[in-house]
Amino acid sequence: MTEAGATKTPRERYRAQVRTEVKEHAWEQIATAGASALSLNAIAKRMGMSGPALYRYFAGRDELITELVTDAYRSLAGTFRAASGAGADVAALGHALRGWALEDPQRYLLIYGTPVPGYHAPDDVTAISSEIMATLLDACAALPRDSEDSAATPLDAHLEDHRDWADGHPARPAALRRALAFWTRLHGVLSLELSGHFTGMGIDPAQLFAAELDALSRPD
Amino acid sequence: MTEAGATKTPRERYRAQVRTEVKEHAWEQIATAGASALSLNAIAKRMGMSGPALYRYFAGRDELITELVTDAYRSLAGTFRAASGAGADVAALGHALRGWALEDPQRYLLIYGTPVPGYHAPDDVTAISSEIMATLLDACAALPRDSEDSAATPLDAHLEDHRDWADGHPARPAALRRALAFWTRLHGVLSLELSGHFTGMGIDPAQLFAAELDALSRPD
DNA sequence: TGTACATCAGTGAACGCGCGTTCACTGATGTAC
DNA sequence: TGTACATCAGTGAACGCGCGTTCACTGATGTAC
Repeated sequence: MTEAGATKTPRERYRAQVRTEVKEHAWEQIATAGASALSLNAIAKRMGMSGPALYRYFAGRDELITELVTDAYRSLAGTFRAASGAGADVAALGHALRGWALEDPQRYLLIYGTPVPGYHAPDDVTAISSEIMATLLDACAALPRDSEDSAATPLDAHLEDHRDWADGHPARPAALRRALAFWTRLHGVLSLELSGHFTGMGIDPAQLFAAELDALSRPD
Repeated sequence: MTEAGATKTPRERYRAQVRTEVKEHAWEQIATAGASALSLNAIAKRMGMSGPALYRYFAGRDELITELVTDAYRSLAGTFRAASGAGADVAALGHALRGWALEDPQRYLLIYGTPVPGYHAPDDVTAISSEIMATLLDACAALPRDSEDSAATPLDAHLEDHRDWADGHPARPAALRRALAFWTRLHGVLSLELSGHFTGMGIDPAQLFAAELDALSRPD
């Protein structure tokens, strides 16, 4: 993060510690009132400091949010990396995703929910989400092959033309298709679950999620 | 809405007109800055009136939001009703849903996006979303039957136990399953599309949506 | 048709709040000799 | 080990802003006789 391999001075240690403490309070606040209600002053007050003090640690509100978003992406990437450590397994990635999302719903929603108005994600995240995608593509490519290619769909053709996002990953069209389905379908269930859209219905989102993941894990 | 069949006095007409004008400005504002930035004062200013004037028409900010949410649900229910008019067709409902969502993304996100912190939906909407669900279930029940019931899944068992949400609709388990998949899968694509998560990837969300809808429209 | 009264839309001032951010300043911590 | 200086964390006051909401009031619109 800071100088590579540099020994940290006590002041650097202290700075880093306060920064993470600020971020922890920020997450708590987001969990309570949503990302759009993030307030530097409120964080400072809860830390027992006066508002302007935080400007020693963050250039402003936007930089804080940027840090939180980047941290969230990094955390998800790490979770995926860990989950796929013992062999690329779509089901394992799915369960890891759900666990990660439920562990801190607002962190998930900060990335995949309705975007914070007027805020644009930093460039760092594209690299991180590329890594996430690569892990997912590995797992999809490792799936047993479909019962003889099951005829190229119109979507396959389109994906062949636009596979920049796969970042050079040598995956079959079917794997690309499945990775996207993994992403959109699981997000569909998770997003509705986290937004509380199942609560009134008596349905257990876990079962829905499991069913979708099951369909994704086995050949067509 | 007002007295059933009552002739409207000029004043009632005027009130109704101003109310809808306020709501129109509210939608514009939501489209620009998101639902959490909705401000009565800002709306009043843009209408050329002073802030407190709006309290003649709405009890407060919360009532305005409630109205907007209810209107959004009603609008979607109407769209579904119209789309299924000429026979219940899953594909038609899917296209109607996407058209409705793209017509006003923030209206879609107000309902299905990250919930506005501290706001809870009114009771009216449960009736409306029941109607929406019923339309969808009709369409799913009308689909050609699967190749001999394809073995009851664990999800089927769970759905049998919790079909209150289906509101007494006499649908086969497979139809319940499909209705939920319709909802979660299409929401997955739409939500990511509206949040701009495909823009950097060069993928056409319409094709993804079409592929998912296609899979939903044909037997397993 | 005209007058007296009630209704109600809209205004402007005010209250209290919290926000992001700047600035000059104090006091503690670290560094150099 | 001690002194002189630089660095930097944190404070408090201040600026300007917009918010939701209340209140007493003006002026226009409708109603009753």
